[in-house]
Formats: sequence, C-alpha cells, structure tokens
Amino acid sequence: MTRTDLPLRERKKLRNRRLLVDTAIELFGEHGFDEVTVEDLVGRVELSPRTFFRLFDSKEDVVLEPVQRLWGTFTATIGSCELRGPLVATLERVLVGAIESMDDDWAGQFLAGRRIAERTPALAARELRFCADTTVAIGALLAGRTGLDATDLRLRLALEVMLAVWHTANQDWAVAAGPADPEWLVGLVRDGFAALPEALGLTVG
Amino acid sequence: MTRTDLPLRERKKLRNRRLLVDTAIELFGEHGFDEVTVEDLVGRVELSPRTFFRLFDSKEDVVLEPVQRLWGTFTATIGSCELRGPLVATLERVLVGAIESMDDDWAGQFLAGRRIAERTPALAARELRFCADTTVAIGALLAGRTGLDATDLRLRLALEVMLAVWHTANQDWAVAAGPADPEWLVGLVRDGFAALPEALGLTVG
DNA sequence: GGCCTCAATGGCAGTCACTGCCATATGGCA
DNA sequence: TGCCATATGGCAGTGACTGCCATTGAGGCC
Repeated sequence: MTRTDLPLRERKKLRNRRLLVDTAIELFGEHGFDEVTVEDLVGRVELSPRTFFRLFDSKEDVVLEPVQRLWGTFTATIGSCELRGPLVATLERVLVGAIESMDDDWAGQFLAGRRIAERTPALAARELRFCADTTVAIGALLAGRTGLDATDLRLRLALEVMLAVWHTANQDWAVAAGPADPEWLVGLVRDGFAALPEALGLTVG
Repeated sequence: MTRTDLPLRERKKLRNRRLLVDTAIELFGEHGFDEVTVEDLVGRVELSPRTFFRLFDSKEDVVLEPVQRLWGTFTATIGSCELRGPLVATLERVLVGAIESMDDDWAGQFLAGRRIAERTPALAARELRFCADTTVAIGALLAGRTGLDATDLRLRLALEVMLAVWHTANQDWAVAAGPADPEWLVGLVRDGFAALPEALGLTVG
C-alpha cells in the first residue's frame, strides 16, 4: 500500500517535513505567524528545534513550501516544454500546467499559506523573493533554449509580466471564498493574461 | 547658512539618520551586510543600538532608505498629478518625475544600496516588499481619483506592469559601470516602457 | 539666568531565530 | 550480528530586536 520506492530513512524525513508543514500552517493560521515560536511548533510534532532547521532553511520556509513546490515544477517544465507562439503565451501555458499537475492537497496548503503571508510582512517579502529568484532561473533556461541573450530586455520583461499576472491572480484567489479550487486559480491566471492588452491601453480621466 | 526651519532637536535626529545611512552603506558595501553587526555600525557614529532601532525599524531599513524616499515622493505625486492619456503612460511620467526630483546624493546611495541588496537575499526581499506595498497604496489613491474600483483587474495589472519595468531598469542600472547618473536610470525606465509591446509579442522557437 | 516639562537617549535584561559542535541513536548493509 | 553512514538531540553561543526605567538635554516660561 505505502510507497516503498524510497528507503525508510528518506520516507521518515519526508513524513516529518510534511507533518511540520501541515502543523505549521494550522498553528500559524490560528494564532498568527509571530505568535507561534519554532519551539511551539516542533513541540507539537515531537521534534527538536535543531532538526527543524535542518529540514527547513528558516521559519518562513515551512509556510512557503507549497510556493516552492509550484515554482519547482514550473522550472522543471520550462526546460522541456514546446516553444510555440508568443513567449508570453508559452509562459501562461506552462504556469497553468504546473498548477494543474499539483497534488490534491496543494491548493489548500498554498491558499492557507498565502492568507498567513498576507498578514505577515516578513512572509510576503520572502514569497516575492521566491518568485523573483525563479524568474532569474527561468530566464537563464529560456535564454539557453531560444538562443536569446539572458540579459535581453524583452525576455526579462515577458517574465516580469508573467509575475505581474501571477500576483494579481493570487490576490483574487486569496480573497475568494469557498474551498480551495486550483481550477479557479487557473481561471484567474487566464483572465489576467487576457486582460493585459486592455490594462496597457487603459485610459482614465 | 544651515537650515533653521526645524528645531535643533529635529535636526539632530535627522543628522543622525543621515549619518547612519551613509555609514551603513559604506560599511555594508565594503564588508557585506551580514558581516557587519548593528553594534559595529552604531559604534562608528557614537550611538547606542537602542537608538538605532528607534530611528529605523530594522537593520535592513537603513540600506533601503533611498528606496523609501523614491516611493514616498512617487506616492505623493500620484495624488495630484495630471491624469491624461493611458494610465501606464501616466505612471511612467510620474516615476520619471520622481527620479528627477531626488536630491543630488540620492542616486549614489540608491545604487550602492541596490548593489548590497543584490548579494543579500534578505535585503532583496525587503526591497520587493516596499515596491509591492507602494503599489497597493497607489492603487487605492488612483481608484479614488479615477472612480475605478480599487480591485479593478486592469488597474492592478497596470501597476504591476510598472513594477515589472522598474525591476528590469534597476537590474540594468546596477550592472552599468560609471558614476551613478539618475538620467541614465530614467533612460532605462523609458526603454522598458517602450519595449513592453515588443516583449508581449515576442515569439521564439 | 533659573526652572520645569517632555522628548530623546542609553543601559539592561530578556526573547527568539538560527548555527556550530559533539554525543547519541537508528536505518542500511555485509 | 556487527559496522558504517546518516539523522537526530542537546547545548552553548551569536545577533536582531523589544520593553522598561533612569538620565540627559532641548525648548519654553518666569
């Protein structure tokens, strides 16, 4: 029944990681990120603080694990995806694909983490950095595959614009009520990309 | 000769702030952000650590003071600027205007701070958050002035796109050699906005 | 000048995230 | 079973940051 493709030690480690993520999101969501210490958290899952910091680089990272998962698969996909049509369209396709390929429990964790991040500036900052770091990596990958220079302004702008859409979609998803539905997020991402031309042409006053 | 429009006590406070910013950028630039403690820093300017944390919210903030100054004037301007033509064009105009209205020593400090931030993840994250926070404030301001809903997708996208351009311009400015020239940055910002259509249409493969 | 008020500062003790070091325990394997 | 590699725990230490209280010094009033 249980997967045995990994040695017991690895599975134990992964189990502890998952347990910490679940418990952290639950505790932080209920009492607030700053009100729960690492010691509180590891006490709940019978681990030592020292071990926590071997499994995660920081207290923030445990909440942003779903974010890392998403961008990890995004980066993995971008290296082998089909490059057809406008680059922005490709980015949209890969992003949507990455969202749809996530585990069933990803959406709930991601959304819960995002709501915690919204009332915790330090977390919000860290999340922004994850996205920014990823775009740099993606830029290098794409430059290699397309023959463009990694410093090409258009390439970097296209990536930053993808982030722009991603951020707006995220905001709207976090606000939306109801259960965490990744397809809802996909719709918001699509809406964002579709609204780009109109946003650039928007005239006021 | 010296400005006397402020009481002595206020001037002293401001002088200490400026002194701390200057010294911090110098020390962090030479030895690295993580290698210089707050105690090291305040030792150089004969202040207590306790006072440092009353003048700045965090160790990071002292480096990002130029960033705050820029976005502060940007926000101040956006409340009273002329709203004509496409919103994105207005944002470009106000951003350029804000850069050009900075003090003479702003460019050097900003650039030095940016180069420190590039090799200090925590600083980069904080800087991203400043920008993100500002866009939220700007969004609310613009929504009030234009009659748009603050949650309007096109409005938020336009703001995020401005950030996209800003980030690329920043990267290029930090890489560029030579003395810190704000007009050079203005040119990069203009280039970024101008390249947006091409970036969105960019086709590869 | 002398005095009073209040903001700015300094010092101190404490919390908490995070790290290096060493001892211990436990899975993997012959 | 016994050996080795790795994971874990405990401990002591660093450094950012805060609350509290005593002290200093600016600004106004007589």
